[in-house]
Parts: sequence; structure tokens; C-alpha cells
Amino acid sequence: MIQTPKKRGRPRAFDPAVVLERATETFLRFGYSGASLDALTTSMGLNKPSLYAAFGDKRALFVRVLEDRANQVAKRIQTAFARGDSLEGSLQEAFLEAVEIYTADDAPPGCLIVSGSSTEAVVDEGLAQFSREFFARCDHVVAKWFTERVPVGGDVSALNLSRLFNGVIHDLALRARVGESRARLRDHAQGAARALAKAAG
Amino acid sequence: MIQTPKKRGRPRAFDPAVVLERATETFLRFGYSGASLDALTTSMGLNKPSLYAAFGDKRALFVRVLEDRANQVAKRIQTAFARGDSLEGSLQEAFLEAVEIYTADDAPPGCLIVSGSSTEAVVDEGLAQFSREFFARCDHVVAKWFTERVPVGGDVSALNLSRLFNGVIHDLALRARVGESRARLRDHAQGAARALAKAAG
DNA sequence: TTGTTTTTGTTCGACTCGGTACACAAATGA
DNA sequence: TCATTTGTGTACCGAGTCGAACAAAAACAA
Repeated sequence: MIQTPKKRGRPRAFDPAVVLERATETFLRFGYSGASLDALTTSMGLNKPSLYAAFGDKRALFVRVLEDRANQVAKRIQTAFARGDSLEGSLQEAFLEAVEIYTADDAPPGCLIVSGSSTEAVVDEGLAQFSREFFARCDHVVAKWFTERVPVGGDVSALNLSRLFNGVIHDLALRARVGESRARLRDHAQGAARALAKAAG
Repeated sequence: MIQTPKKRGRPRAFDPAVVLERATETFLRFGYSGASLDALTTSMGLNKPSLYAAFGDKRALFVRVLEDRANQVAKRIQTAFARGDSLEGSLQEAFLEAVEIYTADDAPPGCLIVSGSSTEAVVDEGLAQFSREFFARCDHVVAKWFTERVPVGGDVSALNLSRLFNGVIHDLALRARVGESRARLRDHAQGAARALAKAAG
């Protein structure tokens, strides 16, 4: 399933997974509009015809990178969530994981959806829809989690808590992007976890 | 102070305040990188030499627009804040005002800092600093407000509450940009106000 | 009027944009 | 060996980019 054993023509000189990683960095650094094909091909180490043959045009490449990245990030945060041993603990683990993701040393700070896809949303309904649906999916998943742990009849609904939760994630990405320090973001993460736990209780 | 009474040469054919408003819309729609000079001059109704003479280059124009807009928005939200007659009431007024601002009919949805300046932050330290300092100023102002109304020795600090508050504002801008409905955003605003009030109490 | 000052519209230039044509290189199958 | 298949490298395309040069136009001063 990984690969049909024998391919006919000249083998490609690059590893798709690797060059997609580089493309992610470039889109993350410059945004969608700001990332030129030259910048992309240079960082990916391949030339335009190869890029076109492998991934299609610039937008198709962006969508590909975006989907991969969104799934990776969602998975990491879900895993962090599961590490917590209490409501506040889970929230804190998730927020701190977000800080790590958005301030990783080997990539520009920030989030490809918050600062990439969403910026284009007004002029590209497809990307708007992607962001919207991704947010909705995250809201839904976290709301389900809250539903199981929050007393019924509380004055804040599980969905509202969930949207607040994801809002904190988005905000951490935003603040990381403009250069807030990791220490400050971690403090924000812990404070938000405490506040949300209190609001949920 | 508005104007020196007699100017010597040919009078300008445009009202700076009006064309700056149009520039704001264009930057808001396309982002900084995505907004071409042609799009700007067309929407502003003037040609490049006039734009250059009046505002400098593209970046200077963006900074000008950004500062004006940031002050306007901050003022509107502060005013809304003051309308509230309780802690939760003030929070709700502020959040609902943010929804109105970010989904106004006469402009593209979203926020010039969240989706404009911050996207460029990685490649433009000046814009990064602007966003960072603006966030810090907002955090500080709101923290002061919380300090006066939150019981001392609470388990969530005024600064943490303040950062959470501004995070909600940022999130509303983001969600507005990707096209979430006004009704949904209003519900989010109310839920967040309730949650924050509970966390603060 | 005549000059001075400032804004205006047209046009240009050097460059970059996303995207492609085409010949060459490197692998397999017969 | 030789045809077939597939990826690579160069060179290029038209369109669009930011920015500036230039002269005409419109106001005031003398």
C-alpha cells in the first residue's frame, strides 16, 4: 500500500514528505500570498516543473500542506488532552502543547490556519470553508469531551466552553506569531486552564 | 490645528480621511501582501504619484491605516465596556461590540491586526512589534479594570483574565473572518462573557 | 500678467509573479 | 540494444509588481 513495487520511468529525486515539510515552513513564514513560487521551489529544493507534476499549482500545494498540518496539530493536542488527569490538568496539557507547537524552534512561529488560510478567507471561499469546517470540527470534539465532565444544568454550555477553549488555542497561535515569549505564553496557558476549569465547574 | 488656512499650490482632489477608509477596506480584504498598489489606488480613487506624495509607500500607508483602525476599535470596545452595569454585563457588551465591528456590512469581515499585521509579523519585525505592543496595551488596560472588581486572592489573576478576555476578542475576529454567522458569534460572545464572569468571581 | 508651488494624470522601467514548452537524463521492459 | 516512460533543468511567457520621472493643470503671490 505504501508503494507499487516497480515504477517505470526515471525515479524522482526527492522525498515528497520532506519537501512538503519545507513547503509548510515557507507558507508559514510568508503566508499564502507572500510565498512566491521561487521561494517555495528554493526551500523545497526542486524546480517548478517537478513541483507542478507532483503537487499541482500553488493553491493545490497549499491545500495539501494545510490538510496535513491541521491533522498533525489536532492529533498532538488531542494526545496532550488525554495526558491530563483532571479537567484542569487536561486543559493545561493541551494549552501547553499548543505553545510548544506554535513556538517550535525549527519553524516560524504561529499557525497555518490562523495566520495563513484565514487571512485569504475573504478572497478564497474554499479556504474560508476549510477554516470554518476545521474550527467547527474542533468545537464539536471538545464540546463532546466537556459534555461528559461538566455538571448538567450548569450556566455555561459545553459548546460555549468548547468554543472558548479553541479560542484560547487560536490566541496562543496569534500571540506566538507576533513574538510573545514562551514563558509568557506558558503563563497564559496555565491561567486560561484554571479559568476554564472554574467556569466549567 | 485642523488646517493652515491658506495653502499655496493646487488643492488636492481627495479627502485623506475618506481615501484612508477605502485603503483600510482594501487591506482588510486582501491582507498586506495580497493588496496590490493597483487595487489600492483603484479603490482609493487616486493614482500612484498622489498616493506616494500623500502617504509614502505601501508599507507606510499600511502602518497609517493600521494605527488609525486600532485606535478606533479600541475606543469602541472601551465604550461598550462602560455600557455594562455589571461584570458579566460589561464583558458581554464588549464582546457583542466586537462582533458588530468584525462583521460590519460595509467592510470585509475580520481584523486588520489579527489577519493583516500579524500574518506579516514573521517577515516584518516592525509590524510584529506593533501587534505585540498593541496586545500588551490592551492586556494592561483590561487587567487594571479586572483588578478593581475581582476579589483579592482569587485563583485566577487579573492579568490572566485580561489575556483571556482579549483572546476572546481575537477569536471573534478570526471566526468572523472565515465566515461564521453573526448569530453564532453572538452566542459565542454571550457564553464567553458568562464563563469569564464565573471564572473571575 | 508672470512666476511659484503643489497636485494631477500619463507613461515608463526594472523587476517579479505564477505557470509552461521543450529538450535532456535516468530508469524499466522487450 | 532500443523503445518507452517518467522526472529534471533551462529558458521563457505574458501579466502584474512597486516605484519614479515627467509635464500639464490648478491654485496663490507678486
